Amino acid sequence: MLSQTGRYALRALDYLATHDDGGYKLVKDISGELNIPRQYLSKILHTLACEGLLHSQRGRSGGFRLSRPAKQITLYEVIDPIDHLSRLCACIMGEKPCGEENPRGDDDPCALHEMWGEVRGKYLDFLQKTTLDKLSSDV
Amino acid sequence: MLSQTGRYALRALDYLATHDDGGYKLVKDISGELNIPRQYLSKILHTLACEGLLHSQRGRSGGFRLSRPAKQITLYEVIDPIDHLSRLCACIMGEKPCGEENPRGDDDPCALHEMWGEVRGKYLDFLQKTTLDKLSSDV
DNA sequence: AAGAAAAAGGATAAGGATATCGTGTTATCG
DNA sequence: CGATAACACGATATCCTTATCCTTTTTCTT
Repeated sequence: MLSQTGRYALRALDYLATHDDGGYKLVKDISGELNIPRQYLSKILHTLACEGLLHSQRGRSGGFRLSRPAKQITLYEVIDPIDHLSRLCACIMGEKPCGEENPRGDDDPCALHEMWGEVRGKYLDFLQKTTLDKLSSDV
Repeated sequence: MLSQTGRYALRALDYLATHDDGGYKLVKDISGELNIPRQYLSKILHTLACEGLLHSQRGRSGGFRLSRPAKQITLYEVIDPIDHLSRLCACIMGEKPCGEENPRGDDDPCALHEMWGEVRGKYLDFLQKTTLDKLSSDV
């Protein structure tokens, strides 16, 4: 449902959010702290930087930082470039996309369309409504 | 969320359910009808036969059939041997399982534990409460 | 300017999911 | 019995995710 890579991304951005002091954080430090393979995390953060969620800075005193306040970044924005959430739109019975407008490809709605859509919807809704700052907020 | 293999399994068993006449159905026919790779489908059905969901019969006039009425087979039973649903129990924030009794590995519950559990629960619930015969029932 | 520190980025590998192929085994039919 | 038709099953192939390694590029510090 959520890929390993997506999990890494969430944890790293959570780190950036909770340690946000305006400066750049090193991949080395994040990966050490969170126990995520360093070079791999580097690629993940690079991807998110390309998406505009992060700023990266090369050279000494460089690193990564959030490009917006954590409160303005949704989990959806983090996960989508990694997990390609639109693929989730496939019908549970397969083959063709079975979206709201296009159940089973034409007007032959899969019997489980509604229930399945509800489950999927709950997940996507959750990702879209939850912002990064919520990840570490104490209950 | 649901693997391609799991989708194939659901569709094939739906076929068996709707064409149930007490006899055995050929992999060749199912794969042809549903456009699923023949040898691959054969392995999937074999797996489900080992689980006891299907009976298989070798030789002439052999094939596969449901070992129980479709009404008594849940989607969970079909999907679990393929997708290993227990793995879904991992916490959204990663690393350690974050089950009901064991949030974040000890008594430090992940902030999203409840919401995530709700999404996951809805999916598993859906699989457990829905039986095979519902797949093709007309609305 | 030189050296050091950091991300960028290409090449490659490991592993699992998704298949494909060929052969073995079993059952039926003539 | 012998041919044929079906699943069983091990070996192999392909692709994607998940990494790892190494070199290049950029930037800061001295």
